[in-house]
Amino acid sequence: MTEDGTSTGPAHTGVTDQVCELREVLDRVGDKWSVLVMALLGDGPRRYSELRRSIEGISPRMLTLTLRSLERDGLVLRTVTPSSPPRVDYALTPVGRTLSAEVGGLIRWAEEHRSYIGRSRRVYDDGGAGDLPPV
Amino acid sequence: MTEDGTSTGPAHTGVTDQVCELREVLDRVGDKWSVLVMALLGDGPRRYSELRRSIEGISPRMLTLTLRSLERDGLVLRTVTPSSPPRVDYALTPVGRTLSAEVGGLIRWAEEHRSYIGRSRRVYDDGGAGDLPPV
DNA sequence: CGGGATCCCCCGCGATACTG
DNA sequence: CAGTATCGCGGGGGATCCCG
Repeated sequence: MTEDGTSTGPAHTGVTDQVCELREVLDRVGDKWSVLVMALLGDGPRRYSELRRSIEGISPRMLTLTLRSLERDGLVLRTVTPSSPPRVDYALTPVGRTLSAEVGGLIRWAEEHRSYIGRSRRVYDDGGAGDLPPV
Repeated sequence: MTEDGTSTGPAHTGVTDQVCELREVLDRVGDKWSVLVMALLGDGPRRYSELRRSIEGISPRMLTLTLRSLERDGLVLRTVTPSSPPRVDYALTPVGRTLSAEVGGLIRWAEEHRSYIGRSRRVYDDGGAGDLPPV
């Protein structure tokens, strides 16, 4: 698939072509709140106010924007119940769940390698003069 | 692990706790160029100027910043060869490859669901008045 | 060739106030 | 309760110039 055929890893099926598509997912998933919202919805449907209180730190504006964006992409389903106190529930769609699962892989990677990254940063920030500090 | 024990999906081992760690990975991977650089390096080591020409659109500033950041996290190895024309090679570290592989999962997800997302957006943007448009 | 320094612009995001 | 409208900032990232 690659131009030179140098198969050195599993993460390059077409390089720049796929990266273009990847950008969309990363933009989708890389913003500040989307993943957090999806993680919460992974435990089941939630109301707007539940999400708002659970996340604590998110502004109503950003919560709405995030939910709208996820709904637009077909990852979250919005259900309005027009009662005397209006009620709106949000839930992951099946496709939303598959993305959530995929992101789960990244979570596990983060757990596994967070200490490695932490160590790397310490070494790097230490100046680079002593690249073999005592444990 | 979850507070209520509602095991509804694979993507929530501790919800908010993990999301915190995930943020680091998403910040790492979510910026504009990191993944692209890693994808290129997935085909083998490259020189600075090779990367710069391959990516086309990246400024020297951003390429350097991206590479430095990846190097700091121990994901990319920088090798300086002090010759008459100075030469610097960059390559993925073993851990860098594992992240690259993990991201590969997202790429595949993107390929599989890009049309779904596209359709969802069309329907959503169409107004929401007719939510059952003819195929 | 491989970068650092500097300037500037854009927009993601937060805070606040108001509405159906 | 579930949002919408407006304002403002901070920083990510582009362009450009220069240096070892």
